[in-house]
Amino acid sequence: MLSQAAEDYLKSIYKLQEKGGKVSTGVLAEFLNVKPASVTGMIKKLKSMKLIKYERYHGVTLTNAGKAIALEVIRHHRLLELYLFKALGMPWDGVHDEAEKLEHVISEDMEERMDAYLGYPTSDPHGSPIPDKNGVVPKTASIPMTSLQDGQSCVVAEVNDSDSALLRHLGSFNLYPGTRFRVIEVAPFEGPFTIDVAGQQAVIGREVAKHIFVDDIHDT
Amino acid sequence: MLSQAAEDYLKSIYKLQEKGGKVSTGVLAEFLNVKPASVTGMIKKLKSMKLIKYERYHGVTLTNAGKAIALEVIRHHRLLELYLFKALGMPWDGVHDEAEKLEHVISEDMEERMDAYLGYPTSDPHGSPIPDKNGVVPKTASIPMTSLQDGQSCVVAEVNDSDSALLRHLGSFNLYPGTRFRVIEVAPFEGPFTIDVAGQQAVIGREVAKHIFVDDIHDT
DNA sequence: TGTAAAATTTAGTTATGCCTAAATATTTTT
DNA sequence: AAAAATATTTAGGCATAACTAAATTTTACA
Ligand SMILES: [Mn+2]
Ligand SMILES: [Mn+2]
Ligand SMILES: [Mn+2]
Ligand SMILES: [Mn+2]
Repeated sequence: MLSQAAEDYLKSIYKLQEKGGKVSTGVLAEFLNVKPASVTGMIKKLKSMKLIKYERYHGVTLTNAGKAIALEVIRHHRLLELYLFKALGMPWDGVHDEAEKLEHVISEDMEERMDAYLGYPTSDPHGSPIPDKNGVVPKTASIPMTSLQDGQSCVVAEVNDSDSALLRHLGSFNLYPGTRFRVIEVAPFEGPFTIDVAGQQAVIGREVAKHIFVDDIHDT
Repeated sequence: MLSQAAEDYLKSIYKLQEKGGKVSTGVLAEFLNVKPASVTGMIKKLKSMKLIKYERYHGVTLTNAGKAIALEVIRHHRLLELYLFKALGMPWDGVHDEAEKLEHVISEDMEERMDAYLGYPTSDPHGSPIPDKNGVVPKTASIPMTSLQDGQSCVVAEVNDSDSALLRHLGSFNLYPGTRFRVIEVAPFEGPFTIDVAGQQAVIGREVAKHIFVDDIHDT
């Protein structure tokens, strides 16, 4: 059995790799909140297990075996988030931390039971896709809210799940995945977005908007 | 935060202490499946944390602080077993292993949510009492099945939870907590018990009977 | 193209929690 | 009460996974 630490490394490499190909030691260290020297150590272990490809000073990428494990952990995480949300009524800003710990210890049987209970869902409470049993990730085609223009209407597709204060903030405007809103005004010089959510006006700063991804855009 | 290993030591000391006061290094080692030398090491750590009382060569007992942690872990374990059983439909012979891992990882919030979902239960699927939030253990007054006589009728109160093959065996006779049965015959010379469970006859060996505890005994 | 800055790796340390083998204390037996 | 058997502790190691400080490699830029 792989250690929790190793699983978290693989999961993190997967996520970082999505955005930019090879993953450097420094970026991974930053992401995992450890020192670069520690990352070098774990990288060697993962390489010896053939879970990553690695050349000194040149970053890492997952092998197929490593990717399969990463996706399994991500599947656990997202199923758990949705399960805790739906079955135990946990708030959407609380499920991430709980899932972060549980993801490494649940059995395949428990995974399957949650999946069945939830009706084989394809996304978690923050809109992130849940990989299926075979590691196939449902396609999502959302764009960053920051690229929206005045007058456009759209649906929240996905939000960053790891900052619970941000999630509470979004919750206060009812900005959950599936919620439609319309851009009233984008303030100039990289300014905030004024939006309309179900008749209520809200002002969303750039920094917040960066963590929101949207879908189904219409000009109005 | 206490390590998982330390939590398991405290839980084990609590359980062994229930039966026989002071807990010796060897008994604890046997129970935890580690070597006595490892136990000595952990004992020193737990003593330095003031969670146990200890004198070299003379065994350990829990302090109040240690007992509180032990009961908290046991509460997690038993709530989890019942939750997995009721909410996810896991078989009663599967919940122990799952709970053994989850017990160290769940938050107080999750504990409370499971407790509420289950309606503040007082016993787990194997009949063991669930300590309440304040560490108060519901009183149970069951006696070992091995002390039953011919013709006595009783109700299953509690069974040993950690041997899943044994649990499957008991399940095949419908011997769950709450099930009433009647002793038809106790074979002489420490022989097996022939019992009647809801009209069906079953033969239960001594070794199995040792792990069954009963209640509400009537002579018939 | 050489040097300075930045990133990464190596070397050496720490803490946890397990192990085996040897030493020591306790308990039982004679 | 001493010797033998049993239980426990100490001593020394190993694996994991972090850290700091120093050395090395890459990259950026003058
Ligand atoms: Mn998450
Ligand atoms: Mn994790
Ligand atoms: Mn159990
Ligand atoms: Mn445990």
